[in-house]
Amino acid sequence: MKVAEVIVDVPTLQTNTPYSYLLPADLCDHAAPGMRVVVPFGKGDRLVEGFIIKVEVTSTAQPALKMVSGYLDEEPVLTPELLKLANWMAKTTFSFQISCLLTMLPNVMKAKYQTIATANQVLTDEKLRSKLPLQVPVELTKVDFSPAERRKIQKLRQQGALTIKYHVHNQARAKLITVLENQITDFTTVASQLRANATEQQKLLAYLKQHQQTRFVQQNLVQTAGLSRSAVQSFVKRGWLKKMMVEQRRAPELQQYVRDAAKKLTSDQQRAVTAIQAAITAEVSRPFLLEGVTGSGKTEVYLQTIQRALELGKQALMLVPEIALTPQMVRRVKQRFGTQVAIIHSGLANGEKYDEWRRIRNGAAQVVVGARSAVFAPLQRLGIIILDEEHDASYKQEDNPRYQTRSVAFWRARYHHCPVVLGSATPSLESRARAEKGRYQLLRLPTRINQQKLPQTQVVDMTKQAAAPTELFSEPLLTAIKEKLASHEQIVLLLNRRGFSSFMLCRDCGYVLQCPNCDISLTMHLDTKTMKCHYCGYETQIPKTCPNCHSHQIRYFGTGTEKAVQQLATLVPQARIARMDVDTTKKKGSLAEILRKFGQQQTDILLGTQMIAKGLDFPNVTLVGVLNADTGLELPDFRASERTFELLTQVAGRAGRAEKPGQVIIQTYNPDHYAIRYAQQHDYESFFRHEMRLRHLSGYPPYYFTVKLTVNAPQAREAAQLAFQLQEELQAQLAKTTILLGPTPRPIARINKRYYYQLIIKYKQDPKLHASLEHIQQHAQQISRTGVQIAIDPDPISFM
DNA sequence: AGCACGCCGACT
DNA sequence: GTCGGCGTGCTC
Repeated sequence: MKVAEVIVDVPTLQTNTPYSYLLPADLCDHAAPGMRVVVPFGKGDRLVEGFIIKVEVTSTAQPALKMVSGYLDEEPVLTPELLKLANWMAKTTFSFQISCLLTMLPNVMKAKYQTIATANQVLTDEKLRSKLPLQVPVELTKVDFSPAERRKIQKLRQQGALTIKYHVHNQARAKLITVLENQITDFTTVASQLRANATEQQKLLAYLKQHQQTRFVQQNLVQTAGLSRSAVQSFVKRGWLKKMMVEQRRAPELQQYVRDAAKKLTSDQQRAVTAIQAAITAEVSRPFLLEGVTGSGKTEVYLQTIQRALELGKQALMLVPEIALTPQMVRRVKQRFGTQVAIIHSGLANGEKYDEWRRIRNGAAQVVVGARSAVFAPLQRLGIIILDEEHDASYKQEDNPRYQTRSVAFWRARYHHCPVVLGSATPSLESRARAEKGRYQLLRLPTRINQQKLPQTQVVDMTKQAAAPTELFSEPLLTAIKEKLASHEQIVLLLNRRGFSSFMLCRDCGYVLQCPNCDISLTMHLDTKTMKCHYCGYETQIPKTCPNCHSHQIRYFGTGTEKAVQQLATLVPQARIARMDVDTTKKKGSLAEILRKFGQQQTDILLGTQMIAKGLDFPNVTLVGVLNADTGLELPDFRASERTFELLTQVAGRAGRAEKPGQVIIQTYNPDHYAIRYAQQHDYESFFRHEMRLRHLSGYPPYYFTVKLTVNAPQAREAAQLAFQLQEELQAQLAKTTILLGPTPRPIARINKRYYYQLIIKYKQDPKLHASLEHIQQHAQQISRTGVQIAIDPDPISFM
């Protein structure tokens, strides 16, 4: 007798444990850990998706176990490694095992559920009868039922008046196309067997004879070549064509990539490549920190180390922030490694993602490039893991399971005995500090390739541009823009705020239009002609009069990308300007289109939010302007300076990447701020020292580890009460050296009609912390029915 | 999550 | 009596 241990798709703490199921005799040999199954669960034996994590043979008669009702996969979708990883992740991120297992797979592999009720007899209750007519299957989730009605339905089910059927749908399907294989060897014999009036069949035969290949896609024959479907059918019937279903990739390689050989390395690059290659060969899980200024050729280092892994028959995983996954980046990798590359990014449709994933799973892809979730790519012979832009905030998942990609990468590297390379021009303080301590091996690329200098950077003090404080473009910046336009060079402008105006103010009564669901002002968007909330998505008409006092004296303040583009267009009417932000790149393919036009110099100026700071590599860009360097500095977060320094350095790096020298102009109201000063001087090292001193003084990471606890509830008082209660409990349990901050309301205290309070735990070492947090997790489960939620976020990316 | 059970006040 | 609301407990 074989028994499977199954983790079921019921995300609660009580069910966060394996359940045992009997395996049906006919499918016994088939079952293996990592396969998805359908199992009956709970009182009504409703069907849920589950993952087999173990298969055991037992001779002893088990207490009445239920039976696995079906398989969703032919082969295991998760490897033993990933099953283990899920377990570790669940523990360290305080999330459910099932959530971890499901995040490792493409979205389509989460099953869809359906509950269908059919009335077996005419129901007596009038209302219920209209909703559930006799013998008509009704999907219960699609119809509104009151709690009382739901209860009645259950009762009727027990009485047999009504049948309930559960369905689990596997959405993951390979796309199949019909392919016809030519079986004809002797065309003349076949021709003789065709009747003279079978013109369509004769056409088909002629076509087959004319085309040398043996396999034809049916759709091509019928639609492109204009042959008749019935003629094809007759051929299949007579055995001249063999029909078969073939899996097809949904995002086929449309572009042919010209293979590109390894480039010659600088001595610094060579040193880095040698060190990393040695670790790959020696199969040691050593972490490297590759600190290289923008344009120093980190990518070439990645490519050549990947090359070594491939030569040794191993595989490579390269992670990049989503916004750095530009067509340019993809091209470079594909030019080097061709069709053995799989790319996973958010631009792919679900089906396309699934196909890419399967290419990895079945071993067709040896190199995987992708954003955060690609860290779970089912590669089985990892030789190297690369995290480009390792400091990037998007590596931390912001909802459950709140994993840090970097930590997952290290876990996998230990499992595979392979090195991890963290690359950045501005490493996170955590990583840089570890390199200092010797826990990571530091590799430096201090100069740009081709001896190109880092761009000249000028800081413009906006407080001294007093003429009109609302003016967005200072004199020096405007002059530089005009110069570059005149010499047909391109410009990148950063304004880290989208929309047209960031708030509406009534000058008569002082009213500011706010989101009804959140404690934040609404942003005006001119392209949609609405006021939008950037937190919950609420939208409303732009008011013509003050909603409070009906005065006409309403004004809009704060400048976003939309307004900046408009102003710029009047200042330099000859320029062709493109805006790049969330609003203009939401549509599939629109980002690629904006970049393509800019690359072909059909636009002169690219103005956008922080998404323009990463990965763009256009040789003709010689000027980068930062319209307002202060937006990030104002945030109440301990990482505000680090984020600002990063952003300025990254965006400055877009200028002067080829022969022409670059120029950077930073406009700010805080010209003496150290983050801005050091960014101006391209001095990461000094910034690092300065910021480390501050972190040391105030006790923040990397000197302390942190956990963020967030409580939210529909009522502010409930949230506050619980937050204070948690604070007291933790105070009593935790070590004396552990510091608790708060509880405080979140900087934006209300989002989507819920109030948020948070509590920060700072610790160096606290053996009791994990148990305390597990206890809080249990408590959270118990109170979840009352609508109060607790989120535990280990190593939060921000305190906001 | 979803289902059942038990307890309790309210109502034809 | 029993209907409907609500809190609690269990799911191989």
